[in-house]
Amino acid sequence: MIEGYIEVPAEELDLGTTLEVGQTFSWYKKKDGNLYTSDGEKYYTTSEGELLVIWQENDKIHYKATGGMENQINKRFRLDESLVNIKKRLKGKDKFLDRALETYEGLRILNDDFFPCLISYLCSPQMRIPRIKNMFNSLAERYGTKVQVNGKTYLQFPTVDQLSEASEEELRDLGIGYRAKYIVETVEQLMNGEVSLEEIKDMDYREAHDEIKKLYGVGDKVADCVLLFGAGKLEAFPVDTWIKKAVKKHYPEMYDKNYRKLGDNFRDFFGEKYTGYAQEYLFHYMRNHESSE
DNA sequence: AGCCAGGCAAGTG
DNA sequence: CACTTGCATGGC
Repeated sequence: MIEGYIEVPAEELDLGTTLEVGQTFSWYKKKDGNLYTSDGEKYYTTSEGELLVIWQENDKIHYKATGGMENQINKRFRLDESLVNIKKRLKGKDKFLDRALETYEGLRILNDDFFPCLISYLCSPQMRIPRIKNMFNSLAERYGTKVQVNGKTYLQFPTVDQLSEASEEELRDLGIGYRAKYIVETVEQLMNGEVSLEEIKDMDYREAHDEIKKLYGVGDKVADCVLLFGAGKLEAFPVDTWIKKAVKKHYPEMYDKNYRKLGDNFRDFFGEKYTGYAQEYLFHYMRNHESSE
């Protein structure tokens, strides 16, 4: 296992906020017992049998990695683009977003693996975030291949192939509920080539949005989440219950019953390449500051 | 006990 | 296109 660190200013990345805001379910944190083990405030993710553990101290992101996984850090956290510059571009547009931007430092949009990201959001309808995480972990535990490093066991999310072994009944027994059918049908569509995630990645935002909605269980909102957090489409503006509240209260003139038109209003206002970032700050601020309203 | 949660598909007007 | 309904399950 290789150890090292990369220099990343705190204003460019707050690891805890970024990984725990609820955008990703692919990073595991220590829990009791061996299975989720990392150490303390460390987070890990796995891919193709390899492990990446990271933690933050001052202006450094430390890592331990196997199989060259340390090279994933740049991609996963989109470190090639400057968060400070993005926030500068968003500042001064309106007071509410300004407040959210000032409240949280280093909150980034991630670039997760597409398939795990998709399945996690298929689980999300009418669920609280901690339960989505539990469901996601249950799937990893039941269908994924564990990664063993230095005598410790780490979870790894199943491949499309592996998840195609799951029946709807099995998934319901795992507590997935009515979303079980979403997973079974979607995995089948990916297996038979009806929809290709690789192709979607190369499409522009609008085309990708139409295409990914062909998957059973993927509606407007889930489509936007998966495209934003799993496919790098920064134009996405996921409208969930929190964002809807924010829009009605703070941006009433931008509201539209039509999902795409509402998104277009914000893409025009914030700028196409910055809309996803704006959404994430608004989402986080609403959940922490206006949850009782 | 009842209500609700990062919505969705299917059905109706 | 806009609106309604049913849906699994756990936490409060």
